[in-house]
Amino acid sequence: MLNPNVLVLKLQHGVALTKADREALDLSCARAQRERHRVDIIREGDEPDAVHLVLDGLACRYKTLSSGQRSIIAYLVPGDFCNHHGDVLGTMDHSIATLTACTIVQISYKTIEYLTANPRIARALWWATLVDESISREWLVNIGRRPAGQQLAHLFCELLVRLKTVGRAQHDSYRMPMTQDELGDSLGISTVHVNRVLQQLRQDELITLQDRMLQIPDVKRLAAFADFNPNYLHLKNRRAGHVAAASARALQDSGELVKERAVRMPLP
Amino acid sequence: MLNPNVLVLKLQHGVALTKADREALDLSCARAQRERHRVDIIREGDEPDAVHLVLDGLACRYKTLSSGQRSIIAYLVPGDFCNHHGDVLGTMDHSIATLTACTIVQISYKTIEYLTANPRIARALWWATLVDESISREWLVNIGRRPAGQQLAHLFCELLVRLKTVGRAQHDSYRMPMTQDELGDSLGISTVHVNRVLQQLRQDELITLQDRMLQIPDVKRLAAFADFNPNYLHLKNRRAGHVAAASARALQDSGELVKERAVRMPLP
DNA sequence: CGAAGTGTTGAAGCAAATCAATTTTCGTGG
DNA sequence: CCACGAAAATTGATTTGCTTCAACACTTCG
Repeated sequence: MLNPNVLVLKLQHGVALTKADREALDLSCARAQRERHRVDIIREGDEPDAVHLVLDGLACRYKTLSSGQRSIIAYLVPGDFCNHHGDVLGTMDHSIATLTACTIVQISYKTIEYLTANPRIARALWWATLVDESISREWLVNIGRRPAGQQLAHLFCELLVRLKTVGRAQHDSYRMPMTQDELGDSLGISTVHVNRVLQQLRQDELITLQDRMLQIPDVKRLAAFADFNPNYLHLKNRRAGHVAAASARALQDSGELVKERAVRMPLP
Repeated sequence: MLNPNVLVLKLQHGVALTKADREALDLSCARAQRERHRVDIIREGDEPDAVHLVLDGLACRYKTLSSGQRSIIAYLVPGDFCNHHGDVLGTMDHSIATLTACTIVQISYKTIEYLTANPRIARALWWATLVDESISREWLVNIGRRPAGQQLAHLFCELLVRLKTVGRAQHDSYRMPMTQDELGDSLGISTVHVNRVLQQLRQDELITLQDRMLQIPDVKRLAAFADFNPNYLHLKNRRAGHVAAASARALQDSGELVKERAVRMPLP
């Protein structure tokens, strides 16, 4: 198990948790498994008998079209659930695969039931599900309406924020292990075009990309270029008290990004 | 209020409900309001103080880019919730607007709390949320990977199934009130292109479209063309006992469409 | 050291965007 | 009921972002 627990780190951005809550969540992540690079965790048509959670590494949701083409629907970073729907939906309508070696923990429905008897935890898991849905919606906008360069920039901004909330990114850089092929399958553009657009982003000094490390010289500038507004990630809890939270807040507070209204302060 | 209650009609496709459950849901839809054509129900940045539900008409979720462009993220048909997240997320990250005149009911958080004390209803609402998320994911695939003609065809298939489950479509046709402009904003393509692609679909006799009525001469053929597989709508409850359910089942059973595995039969 | 995977480059072609004009439909009030 | 204006649909011409195909270079690693 990892310390600090990424699930706790993440959920604290949605709901204020007590020490006991955190310990309960932490405990339920005890029996993690290591998964290899590029393997399916769950396949379309499966009926998983436990909730899977990514503790380390990068995974993705994807669907395969009848043409054989792959469409990557979401990235799963540490703290993200693979199948938060439990047994309500029955069969999976898509697959989950690792993109790097991953640490995955399976949490039985029994344990989930026990955890969600606690209303704060129930609310936190509900929050996590809703944020995932919100991310899908933002991806729809991204893919539907933005040109390739801005799509990539937007994705990079999103990952910066999401990885920071779980302590997996520095203030302006993080490890970005996806291949250009995988980026293309995420944004619905060809590998060749990903390559060319990345070069353009580098030439414009919006990013640097070396040895799989993505560095963003001027986060505000990249965010402005991508029309990135982190509201949709709903990181509203400022009391999380972790470095990650502070960084996320810094980004959120950075003038240009927040357009709508002040982020709500939770109860003391 | 409408008879039969569309919310009940819809939820029965996810979870088997008792007569008492149905009556409770029905009651909570009592005080509906009529909304005009093309008005915002909820705006980005709002913090709604009740859950809004569409009982009649067609609405959409949308986001506005900084360029002023609109991106339609979802269609809301009768039985769909505008803001199922309650107060967990706080501010709305997108807006909801009517596309036709609509009947909308507001259900207070108090009432939702009361309803979800019932585990079957809680599960049904959870199911509805998860299906919405699943639809977003399928839209991502659609927009990301399919050419315009198939995108439109896929959307038409989805709406046929969704409208049938709430008794708002005949076996092969329904009222399709969206303008070509709105269709374009949903799929990320220009109005002009929507127009040309629709003509092609008509010429290929995949659809007929007259006076806002969409008719599909051969549903299987259109579904095959669009690579449409209704699994992602998770309509698993075959006991709903309504005409709508029967039609949806017929489509689901139609050989080509179901690729994965049999739909799970609920308990008797 | 070789093989496989990943990244890079060039050339040609196409799906879709854009711009601009025209026709048709629809809503509304006279 | 018709006339009018606005909204929606349609068409043509031109441009472009992106795809496709193909070849090649670099990296990684057994």
